[in-house]
Amino acid sequence: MTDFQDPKDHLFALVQTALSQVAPDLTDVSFVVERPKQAAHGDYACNVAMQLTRVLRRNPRELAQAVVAALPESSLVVKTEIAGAGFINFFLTPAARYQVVRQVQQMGERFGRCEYGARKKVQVEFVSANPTGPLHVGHGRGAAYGASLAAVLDFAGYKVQKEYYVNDAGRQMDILAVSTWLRYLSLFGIDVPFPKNGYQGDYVREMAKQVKDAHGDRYVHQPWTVLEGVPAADEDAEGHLDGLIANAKKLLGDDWHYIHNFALNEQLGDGRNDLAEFGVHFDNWYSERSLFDSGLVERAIDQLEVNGHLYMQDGAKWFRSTRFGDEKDRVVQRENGLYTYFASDIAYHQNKFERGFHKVINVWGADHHGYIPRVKGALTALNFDPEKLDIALVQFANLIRDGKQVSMSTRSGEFVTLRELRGEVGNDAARFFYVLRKSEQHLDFDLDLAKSQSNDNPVYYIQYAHARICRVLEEWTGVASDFAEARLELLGNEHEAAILRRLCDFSVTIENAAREYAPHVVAFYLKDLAADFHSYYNAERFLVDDVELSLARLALIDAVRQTMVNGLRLLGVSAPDKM
RNA sequence: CUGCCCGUAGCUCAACCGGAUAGAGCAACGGCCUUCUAAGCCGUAGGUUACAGGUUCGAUUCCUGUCGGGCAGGCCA
Repeated sequence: MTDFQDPKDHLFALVQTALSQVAPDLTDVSFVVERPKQAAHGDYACNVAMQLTRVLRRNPRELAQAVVAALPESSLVVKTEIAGAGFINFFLTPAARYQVVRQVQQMGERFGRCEYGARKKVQVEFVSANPTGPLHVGHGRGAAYGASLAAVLDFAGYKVQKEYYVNDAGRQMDILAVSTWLRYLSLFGIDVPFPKNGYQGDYVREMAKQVKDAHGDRYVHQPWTVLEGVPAADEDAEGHLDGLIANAKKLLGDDWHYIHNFALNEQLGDGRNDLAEFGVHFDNWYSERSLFDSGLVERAIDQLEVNGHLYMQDGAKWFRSTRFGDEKDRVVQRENGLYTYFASDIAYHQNKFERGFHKVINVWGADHHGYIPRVKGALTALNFDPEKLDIALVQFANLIRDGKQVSMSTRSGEFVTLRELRGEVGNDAARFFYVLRKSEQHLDFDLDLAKSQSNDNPVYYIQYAHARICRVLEEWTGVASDFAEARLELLGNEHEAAILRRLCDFSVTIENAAREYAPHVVAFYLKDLAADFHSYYNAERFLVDDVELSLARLALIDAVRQTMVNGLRLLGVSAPDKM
């Protein structure tokens, strides 16, 4: 069985060998072998001569001559030429060009996998939305990006763990619980004015109704007790809310935990289902509360204390993050003795690092960027290498309806949920739209455009190519095993050459996507591959009288089909047989 | 005020850790279905890569500055 080697890697090795002869003393010359933009410049080009020029101060074309002269013989290379400023252009044999089809045939759904990640453990933490209401379209982008990124990293040879950090310990959860309780009270005609900064959504009323159905009037208390000692809402809105929470805890006792946990589990379960339907799955759900229960928060803060990075001021305990480049120091324990969110986050990241990942990747909304220095600072203070933490910032998705931006706030209840979006445009379009641009680019999600099932939607373009291939193969009377006999040397026209090149670039694309944390390059690759195919489809017929030629072409488009399946799977998009 | 991200065709975006003549889609114009799916293809037109410097053999890419847009800067999460 032939062992396939990527021509690019092969050429790289050839050049390295030649380089060791031309400049034996130079060990760290960086150069690349890559696809030239123009086919006339060969199958691959190498810039090694220009790189050498920098060090040796010699004419690049002369250096290129020397490198070419020192190149070992290769059965894959037909000829080399020196062009432009000193590029070495390689022209491959037909066999070298079409071997990729054999590779696809043998690898099947594993085609495109590479060893770039060397089985190193990485963690991707994403979404991690507060379980205080339905996921909205902003979360959707993080979900689609994180899931695709994780899939790409896995395909590139990493061992990937996908994690969701559950913020189940904070004030936001208390607000949700008290909101649910107030709606519950109103079901009994007990009218406590609902605070503006409570959770307004209908799902809160839903939960209230469920509590009533299950437990009747068990949690009913009179309005004056609910409001006792609570600051007026119009004077101190936050204090008002905190007062309501305090009274709820006092009046309900242990029952408070029931309502709190009920609301938490309802929302968490809802989010989990929503994400699962979206094709987004997690390996681990990590509870913030467990950090407190197990003493990890205390331990992390103690460790910082021992390492001499904390001090007291105004009754609060501060972390001296300015020592690590943060713009100001941060409170980890408040005057009232409660730990801040930052404190549990320190413990969480300490725990992540202790789990032994080569890389820890956090997918965050871009509005959290100011948070990076303090987290990295805390890791440094705990004697970890902050370089192991990568933050992938994802810009928010603006929602556009009727040409106007829709405001999105969970509390206002006016958001469009991820579930609604999926229902309107479908999972495939949603997943694809979300990753179609670089994560750090703003995304205007035009609902009207996405909803209109027009041909503007690029996902159809790719799926259509796949469906067309399936249709052709359906018409064909042979079986897949026949492809092994295909005479691929018959593939010679420019469309076929373009597709062979494209197929060969798939693994490089995966590598780039993994290195840059950029699943969008896979999306663009698939668009290009689909374009190559559609063009071919219109120029040639596959089911022709010449049986040999027909078989070769079918083998080629079957390889395209497989590559599309593999690529679409990374993006969480289906590959339908017919449309 | 300070920090981070962004600025590429009329619009929405690409451009492989710096490479040769910066590419697609939409919109505009002109063609292609008696054939394996026209949700497709072919062609025309569209650019001082915001601006000014710098580094380099070579800059959309790296650095500095200016302008413009977005987002952050809590003992909230």
